[in-house]
Formats: sequence, structure tokens, C-alpha cells
Amino acid sequence: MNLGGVGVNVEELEVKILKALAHPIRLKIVKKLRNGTLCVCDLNTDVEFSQSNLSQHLRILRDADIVTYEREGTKILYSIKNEEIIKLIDIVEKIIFNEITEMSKNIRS
Amino acid sequence: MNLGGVGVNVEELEVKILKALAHPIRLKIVKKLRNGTLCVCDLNTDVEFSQSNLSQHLRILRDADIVTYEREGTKILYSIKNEEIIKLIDIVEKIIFNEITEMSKNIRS
DNA sequence: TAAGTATATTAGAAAACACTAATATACTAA
DNA sequence: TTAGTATATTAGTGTTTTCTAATATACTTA
Repeated sequence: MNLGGVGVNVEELEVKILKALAHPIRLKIVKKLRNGTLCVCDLNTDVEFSQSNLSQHLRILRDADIVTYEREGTKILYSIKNEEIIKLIDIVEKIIFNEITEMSKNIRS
Repeated sequence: MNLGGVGVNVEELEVKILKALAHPIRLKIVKKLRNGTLCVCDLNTDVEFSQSNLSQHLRILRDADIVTYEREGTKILYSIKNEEIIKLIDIVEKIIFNEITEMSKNIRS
């Protein structure tokens, strides 16, 4: 695809989205944002990751156009940029839910 | 989630699916399989990747439960295990399509 | 059984990614 | 202007992923 003289590789962008979501911390961040806007400080309540680390993951999500942010006073508020992202995650959850349900059937039989 | 004494980490499985799809070659493989079953030899027509490399990527897709395979004579036929996977990819495509459409609007204005 | 075809596995080197610690930036309030 | 709070960036190191080349396995057919 080529728009206005700017070469764009669709597959590359698709992979970028998937890659950005394919990390436990980043997936957790996006899931938290599913319920609405949060500031970095809210996201940072997790002990699992350091502030620096969180910030780096947020950058990857920004670069992949998965989240946007805006300043509000001293805080930075993050939100999911695109409703479709939520659908994507919902589907992944559904896939795993079905998989586990299937597994449990096999275990019991 | 804990089923039948087997500890299962949902998030981990979700990440595994996303990770498996988050590679240009693997995404291409899955897209080819979207239209139906193919043998490794069909997938291997691409010059982009070697036989060995293809085989390794197929393994990753199998491990993530994205594809299944069955032998038919001398060939191995691969197919997508789960219809939901197709929906997932369709959504990723849609996200990028919208993104690019939006981009092109901004370029022209 | 031997040779051929299709596919998988292994080993090892190069590239990409992720984390920690330290430092920088950008606001706000005193 | 100074100090304080919130967030981002950088550098460096350890870990994971990816690729290539070589080899192994599993069928089939002569």
C-alpha cells in the first residue's frame, strides 16, 4: 500500500500491533485501560513492574497506536485509542477460554 | 484458573497466542491457511523462507494451538484449528486498514 | 530393502527484546 | 526561583528469538 508517496507496509503494521500486545505486562496494561482512562500512577500500583519499565512499555503501546495520552495537570492520562483493540483482546480471551474449557472436559473424561 | 489440579495461567496462554501471530512469516502462514488446508510444500513456495525455517515457525503455531496437521500420504496438511483465530486476524487487518485510511485523509488535507 | 521425497529437529551465531539503575524532562506549588 | 511530583529516556547487560546449515525422521515406491 502506498499513500501520498509514503510507503506503508501493511503486514509490518499488523505485526507491530500483535507484537505490542504480546507481552504480559503490556497486555495487563491494555486490559486495565479497557475499563476507561487511567493515569500512569494508577497503572503503576502494580508491584510487578518498576516505573521505568512501565514507561517503556507504554511507549511501545503508543508507538503501535494502541493507546493515546493527554496531560491533565501533573498527571498523564492514558486510554485505548481504538475500540477495535478491545474487540481483539476480547477474542483472544475467548479463544483461551474455549481452549481451557475443552481441556477441562478432556481431563474429566 | 485451576482445572483438575492442573495450574493454568490464562494470561500466559493469551500472550502465547499473540506472540505466535506476531511474526511476519507466521502471520503470512496463517493468512494462507485462512482459505483452507495446505500442505507444507504449498506453504513453502515462498522464497522468503527456507524449509527449515518454515518448519520451525509451524512448530510455534502448533505449540500455540493455532494450527493442526494431519498426514496424507507423503504430505502433511496444515489447517487452522480454531475459527476464532480467523476473526482475530480479520480484526487486526481492520485496525490497520482504518489506521491507514485515517492517515491518508490527514496527508491529503 | 534401498532410494527418494516431505517434513522436523538440532546446534550455534546474530539480532531483537526486556529489565534495572541512573538521569532527564515537564509540569506545579510554595 | 526552588523544591517536589509525575513521567520519560538512556545505557548497559542478560535473556529470548530468529535464522542458517546440517542432520534426522517418516513415510512411499521401486
